[in-house]
This record gives sequence, C-alpha cells and structure tokens, in this order.
Amino acid sequence: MASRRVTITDVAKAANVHASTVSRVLNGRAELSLLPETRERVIAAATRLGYRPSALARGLRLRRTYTLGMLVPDITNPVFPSIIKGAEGAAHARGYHLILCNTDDSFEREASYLRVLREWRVDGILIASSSTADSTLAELRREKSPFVLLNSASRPSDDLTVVPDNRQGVSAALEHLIELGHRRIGLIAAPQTTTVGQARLLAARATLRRHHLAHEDALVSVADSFSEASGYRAARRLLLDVEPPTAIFGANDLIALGAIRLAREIGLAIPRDLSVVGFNDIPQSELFDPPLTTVHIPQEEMGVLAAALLIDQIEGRHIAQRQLALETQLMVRGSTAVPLTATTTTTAMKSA
Amino acid sequence: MASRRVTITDVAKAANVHASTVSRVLNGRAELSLLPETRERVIAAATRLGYRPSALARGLRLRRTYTLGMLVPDITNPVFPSIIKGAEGAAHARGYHLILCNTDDSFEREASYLRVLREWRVDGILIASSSTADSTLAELRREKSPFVLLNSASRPSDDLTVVPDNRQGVSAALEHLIELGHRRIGLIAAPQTTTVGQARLLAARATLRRHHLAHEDALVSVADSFSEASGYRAARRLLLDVEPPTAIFGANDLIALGAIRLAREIGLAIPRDLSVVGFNDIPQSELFDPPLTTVHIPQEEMGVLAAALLIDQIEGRHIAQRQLALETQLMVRGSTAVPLTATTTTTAMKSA
DNA sequence: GAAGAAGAGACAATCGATTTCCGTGGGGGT
DNA sequence: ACCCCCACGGAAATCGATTGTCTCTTCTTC
Repeated sequence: MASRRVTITDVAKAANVHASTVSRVLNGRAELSLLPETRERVIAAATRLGYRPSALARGLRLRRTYTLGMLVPDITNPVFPSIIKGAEGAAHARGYHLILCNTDDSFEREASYLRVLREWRVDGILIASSSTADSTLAELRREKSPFVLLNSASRPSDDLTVVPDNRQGVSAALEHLIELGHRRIGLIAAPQTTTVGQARLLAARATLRRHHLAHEDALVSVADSFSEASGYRAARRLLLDVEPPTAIFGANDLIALGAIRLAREIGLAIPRDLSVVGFNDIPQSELFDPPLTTVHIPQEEMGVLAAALLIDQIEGRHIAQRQLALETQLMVRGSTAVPLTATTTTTAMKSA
Repeated sequence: MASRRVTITDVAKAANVHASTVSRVLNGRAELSLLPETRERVIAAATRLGYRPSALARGLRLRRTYTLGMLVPDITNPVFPSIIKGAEGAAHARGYHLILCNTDDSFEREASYLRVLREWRVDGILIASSSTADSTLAELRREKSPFVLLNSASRPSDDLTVVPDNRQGVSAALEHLIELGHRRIGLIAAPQTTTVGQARLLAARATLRRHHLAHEDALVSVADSFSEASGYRAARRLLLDVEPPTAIFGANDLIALGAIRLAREIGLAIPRDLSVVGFNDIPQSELFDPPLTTVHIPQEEMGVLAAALLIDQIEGRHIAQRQLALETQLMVRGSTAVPLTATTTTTAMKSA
C-alpha cells in the first residue's frame, strides 16, 4: 500500500545487475568499463521505476550534501528577498540548494539554527545575519566549515565577505544632503551590536567631520532594530528635540521610512521641512510617498557573488579576492530637497 | 588535522558504553531502563565532545527528516516573506525546518525542486507556487506525500488548503468602488494559468454581475505575471482605450502598483482621475503614493496555519477542517475616491 | 596451448545513526 | 533448590547509497 520508495537495489534487481553497477551507470563515472547494453538496461529500469537516489544515503556516504545553509536576520526586510533570490539562483545553477533560516535577530535562534545546519552537514553557510556573535564565527573557523559573511563585514579578518561599500554609499548620501545646503543632519543609526550598524555610523561620522559639520550626540539616534517601527521610535529623539535637524540619514530604508512616518505625523512635509535619505534601495522605493532618495546596493548580485564565493571555497577552487565591497549608487528621488533655511545658512557660511 | 566529526561511537568510547546505549540516553526513550549513573556519564561525554548527531544518518534510519519543503513562486513578491516567516516560525516551534525553493514561476524549476525535495525525503511540502501543474499534484497524491496548498486553491478536491477568502475579499474591494460611484471598473487579472488568478477574476465578474455592471472584455486585461512590471503593461490595454475605466481592481498589489505607475505617466491623478484597489495588503502598503487601498489577508497566519496543518497531517493527527479560507479585510486608504463623474452618473442611475 | 591482459560486474566495507533481539547476573517466589 | 523475571546493556541488522577489490570470462600473443 504505502508504495515503498524505490531504492538502488530495486533498480538493480529490475535490471538484473548489482546495485554497485547501477550506481556507476547513474553517476557516469568512467573508471569502470560497462557494456553499453547493460548501461541502457539500467537506465531503462531506473526511469521505468521512477528511481530517485536518496540524498540522505548519498550524503552520509559522500560526506557532502550539496546543500548550503543561509542565515537571514529578517526575511520581511525587503532587502533580503533579493539577496536570497540571487544566492539561491547561483546555488541552484551550481547544483546546490539552500536551507533558509530566519533568525529574527535573536541569538538563540541563530545558535539553534547553526546547530541544525551542522547536523545536516551542510557544505557551507551564508551568513547575512548581522549580529552574529564573534564566538560563533570563531567556532566556524575552528571547525574549518566554509562560510561567507553577507552584508555584514566582520572586524578585519580573513573571512570571506561580500558587502556593499558602506563608506562610499554613506558619504555619497550625506554629501548629497550637504550639497543641497543641509547643515544640521540627523543620523538614525542601526543597532551598534551589528557590524553593519557600526560601519555605517562610523562612515557617517567621518563624512560629517570631513565637511566640518556637527555630529554631536543630539544629532544621533540609535534604532534598536532595522525595522520601520524602530526607525519611527528613534526619529522621536531627533525630531522632537528643541533644535531638530533639517535632514535625516537612516541606516537603512525601513528606518528612513519610519522617520518619514513620524515626521508626517508631527506635521512636517517631506522633503520641504525635512529631507530623508535611506540605504539599500529596497524594491518599490520609487513608489513611496515621497519616492525615497536612497543608496542603491546591488542586492541580487551580492547574493550571487556570496554563493559563488562559498561554493568556490567548498570546492577548493582558488579565490582571487576574499573580500568584496560592491559599488553603491545614490538614487536621488523625492525625499530630499533644499532646506527651507538654505539661503540664510549658506550666506552665513560664506560670510564666516 | 581536519578535526573529524565526532560520532556516536566516539561518545560511546568516551563514556565506556556501547553506541546503542548512547542513542538510548540521548533520545530519552524509556523503554529500556538505564542506570542514572550511566546516563550521566553518557551525557557528560556527549557535551564534552560537542557531539551533534548526524541528521543524515538518523534520517536514513528513521525514514523521517523533520524537514519541510516550501515552494514559493517569487520570493521578491512582498506577500511571500510574511507567509514564509509564519510557516518557518511554526515549523521551527514544532521541531521542523524549511527548505525554501524559489520556483520563479517556472515549471521546470518547480519540477526540478520537487525532485530535490523528494530526494531529500522531506516529510511534507508546502506549495505556495501558484501555477503548480495538476500532474504534479496528482503525483504527490499518488505517492501519498503530505502537502498543503498555500494561497493557491486547487480545483475542488480533498487536498489540504489554506487560502484567503478570495470571493469575500474581491467583492468587498469592488463593492467599495461601486459605493464610491464607479460604474466602469477595469479588472487587471492575474495569469489564468494560476488558480489564484482564476479565482479572483471569477469572483470579480460575479460581483460585477450581481451589481448589474458591465464586465465586458474591454474592461478586463490579463497580466502575464504577478509583478509590478506586468501590471504596468496590462494597464495599457485598459487606460489607453477610447473609453477607459474610472477605477481599476488589480489582482494583487504589485499589479495595482504597476497600474498606478502607468496612470501617472499618462497624466492621470490618483485617486482623482482613477481609483485603484489591490489585493494582499503587502507590507508598506500605507507608505505608497498614494497609500494603497487593498484587501488585507492574514499573511503570517496563513503560513502558520499551513505549516501546522502539514505537520498535523505528517504526524497523523486528526484534522478537523481540511480547507481553510481565511477572512480578509478591506483596507480603505488613499488610492480610491469618488469618481469625477460621480454626481452625473448616480443621477442617471437614479432616474433610470 | 598456456600465460597474461583486459573487460565486465559482483562482493563487501563503509558512512552514522536507531532498534530489535539477546545475554548475563542477581533477586524473589514457591 | 529451582525457576522465572527484571534490570542493564551489548551485538548486530538496517536504512540506501558509493567505491576499492576480487572474480570470472574472453581474447591476445608467443
């Protein structure tokens, strides 16, 4: 009744050969010569029975699973689907597939998933999870399990890494605001427990310093996650201040959108009263109200490259460059404009 | 050097017992009594060595993998991440995890992935892929592999199914337009090769008929996918017509957004010149320009329920209800309004 | 015609778990 | 004193593949 799965032995019996012969035929290894006729008989039997080798058994024997684990902090953040799509496509093209794990930015879930991935003997791991504990990485290194950090550089190390060029992107965003005439620029940073969060805040501060602009603490608010809700909350501290900024740079698009929502609620028009820039250029960015000015990062490409890098590493190919920082591009859209006070400010600057 | 994985035998040796004993201790089966002292010795050895059982070996032996496959047509469509998140969370809570497969709405990729999932002996499959071939489903049924259709009802059958109540949602959307005074309502349908596409078009036509409104072919345009770009293309046929509709219902939000983009380009103001309603209520819907009026479906819940249903089925629990059609809710936002011609039209209607 | 080579496949070990079936030693019942 | 049973845990089969080795033919070649 419960139509038992057909195994290699079933095929062997049907073709009147030994299981080992079936294996050799199906895997097309040429080391052993086989009669063409036998080969055909086996293939015929296999297709007739609808034989599908068990990946479990093969993985056990081969100690290879052709499977990649992928750790993602929050799949509902619209940057990730594109990245995942890229990674998944590249993996598929090379004969691998992905086990996707949503860590919800929780250490326990991440640890739990990492265990699962190890139990499944995945060949390598793609880590897009931003808050990965150093101890976790240390363990992976120690175990020599291949992994690639995606979108979240680790502190200087030799790990394989694929990130957007945060420095370049952030400074392009801020310089855009500066060129428009903004002088009080607020920063909504991402959690400083994450490397992305740190990198972007660092880059932002450096840019402001380079342009001799204030980057006092009153102008920096740290969001507690990468979400819209948390951008909204973080924006309070900036916009309800006595001397609010005329422009805000959000560490990612969702945070920027949250800031916009709050600004609206307290009666600020975007971009007239407040300019906002985001980061990532999530899909549909140009459809928002207003169309979001943001830093584009090549999301799908990042996924593709990360998967390629990981597989190269797994298969022991030579890796020319271990750290990839991909070019970003500022997309100027409707959420930024000349500040209301622009003329007076610039005049003041000039007279100074 | 290559620190060999620690196996059950290693633990057994370290604890001075037989491998079978280790297995018994670790799986906590009570059928065989063990000395508490032995138990502790084994556990100590296992944790000391950092033993992780091989899911491959266990799966092979048990013929159970505690793994679910999930087929998704396009992960970059913002409905799906929430659904996936729900499914993944529910699965994780029950000790299962997901292998996510992005089919890109391609039959070959879907078939290929289905093969992979079978090779991996997943315990069950979550099918959110909308265009699944009937033959595929037939095969799954024949093989008695558990599966749940998610977001895509099959033709009347006994399959486990979790869908939004398309009929209710669609009619709420259209009746909203009708109440506003719209009489020429254009439909942008989703591909009719998909069950969702069919269900929503059918429901739309029925609603229009019920209200004695025209639903001529000139008012129906079929998009060739569920994407924004294809909504944009499909909208051409409606809006560049001699007698364009005053409102458009898009079979999903992306399609609706595409229609809005085209409308803008040809100089129509939304919602003044054209009202648009979508379906799904994708995240960030209220942030679009204009905020999108759309039919909310409980995305995450759908994922949760589908996973729960699948696991119940796998574990042989009794299933009270095999088909779930979840309630939808119309979210009236900024993309719909009274048509410009409203007064004249309603007057005409009344005098009739 | 015999030795050797080569061709075609069968055999069996192995991967790392789980589980059924036994074996042993001790205690209790009659 | 005999038997039975129970507690404890070892042995071995099994899941379904892959691959190194062995065997058996058949064909060369001198």
